[in-house]
Amino acid sequence: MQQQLRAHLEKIVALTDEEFDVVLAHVRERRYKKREFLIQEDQMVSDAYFVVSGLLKLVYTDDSGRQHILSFAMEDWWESDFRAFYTQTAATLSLQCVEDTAVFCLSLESYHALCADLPKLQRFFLQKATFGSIAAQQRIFSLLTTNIQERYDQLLQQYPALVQRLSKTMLASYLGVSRETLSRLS
Amino acid sequence: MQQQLRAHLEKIVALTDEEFDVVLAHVRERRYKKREFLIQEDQMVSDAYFVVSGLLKLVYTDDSGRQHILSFAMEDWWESDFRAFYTQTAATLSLQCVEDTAVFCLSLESYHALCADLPKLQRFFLQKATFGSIAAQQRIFSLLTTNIQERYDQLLQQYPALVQRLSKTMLASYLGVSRETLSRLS
DNA sequence: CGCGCGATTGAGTAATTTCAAATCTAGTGG
DNA sequence: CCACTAGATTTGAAATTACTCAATCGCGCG
Repeated sequence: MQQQLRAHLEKIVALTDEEFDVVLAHVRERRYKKREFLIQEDQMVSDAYFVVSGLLKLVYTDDSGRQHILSFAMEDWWESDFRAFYTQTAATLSLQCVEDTAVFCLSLESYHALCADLPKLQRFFLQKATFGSIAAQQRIFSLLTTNIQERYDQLLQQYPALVQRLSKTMLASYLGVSRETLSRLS
Repeated sequence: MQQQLRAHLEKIVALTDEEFDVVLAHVRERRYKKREFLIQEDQMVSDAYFVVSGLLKLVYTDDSGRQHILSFAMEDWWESDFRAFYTQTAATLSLQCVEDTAVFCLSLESYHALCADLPKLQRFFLQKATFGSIAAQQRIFSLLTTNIQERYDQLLQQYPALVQRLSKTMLASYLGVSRETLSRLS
C-alpha cells in the first residue's frame, strides 16, 4: 500500500526516503466494507482519502430521497467532501463504498503540516487541485453541451474499466438521467 | 489597479513591498473593449487573466454554432482556458469581453517562476485552485440536482450584481436552457 | 418616425420522466 | 440439478418538461 502512495506522489514530485517517511507519519491506513460510509451527511469531515484499492461514490441525497452521484473514486484518486473538509463544516455529501475499499486518511492538520514542512508536497497538491478543477470544468462542459447518449459514450470511452464496475442505476445517477432513460439508449 | 491586485493577494497571504514588486515584474496590464477576445478557439493560450474591472465570458461554440457559457469572470476573478493554458495546447474555449475590461496577464512561465520564487504565492494559487475546484463541483451539483427555476433563483441570490450586468440570452446559455424557456420562468 | 435588437409569446414537436408491469440474473437451499 | 427469491434491468404508456421555429412586442437610438 505504501509503495502505491509513493508511486502516486512521485508521478509529480520526486521524494527521498526521509521525505516519504514524513508523509507516512501523517497518514493512516483504513479498510472499509462494501456499503460502509467514510463520510455521512451532516457529520464533520475529518479526512481526505487516497484510494489504494476499491471504489467509492460521492453522493448527495435530495429531499425526496433521490441519489445524485457527484463522482466516483477508484484506485489512485483522492476524494472527500472537500468543501466540508477545507472549511471544517458539516458534510452535505456522503462518501460510500461501492466495493470493499482500502484508503489512506489525511486530516486537515496533517495536510497543512505536510504543505508547510515539504514544499514539494504543496506543489503536488497544487497540481492535483489544478487538474481537479480542470476536470470538473470538463464535466460542466459535458453537462451543458452534450445529450445523454454522447455523455454515456464519452464515459465508456474515457473510463471503460470504471463502467464495468458500476450498476446501470449508479451510472444513470452520475450522468444525471433516470435509469429508465439510460436503459433505453443505443 | 496594482493596489487592487495586492489587496486580492493579501486576502490570502501577507506580502512585503519587495515581494509584491516581484509579482508586478511578472504581470502586465492590458485593456480590452467590449466584444474583444482575450482567447480564441484553436489558438494558443499565452496567459491567465486577473480581472481588475469589467466582465468576461468563457464560451464554447458547438458545431451548430450554439454558444455555451461555462463561466463569467468579474472583478477580482482569475480566468482563462486553464486546460489549454496549463498544458500549452490550443484553446477549445474562447474568452470574450461582455464589457470593456482591464486585466493583469500572467504567462505560464511567470506563474511557475512566481511559485518557485515566492512560496507564499504558491500557497495563494493552491488556495485559489482548491476553492475553484470546490466551486466547480457546486456547479455540477446544481446542474445534476436542481431544475431551471431553482438554478435561476440560486444565481439571483448568490450573484445579484452579476445578473444585472448580463442579457437574458447569456444567462440562459450559462444555465443550460434556451432563452425562451428562461423567459417563461416565474 | 422607423430601424434593429433583445425579450416575450404561441403552437407544435421532441425528449425525458414517471409509475407500473414484466423480464432477467445470481445466489440459496432443497 | 432445479425451484425460488431478491434485486437489478428493461419495457410500455401516459404525462410532463423543454426545445424549436415563427410571430410579436418593447425600447433605445439615429
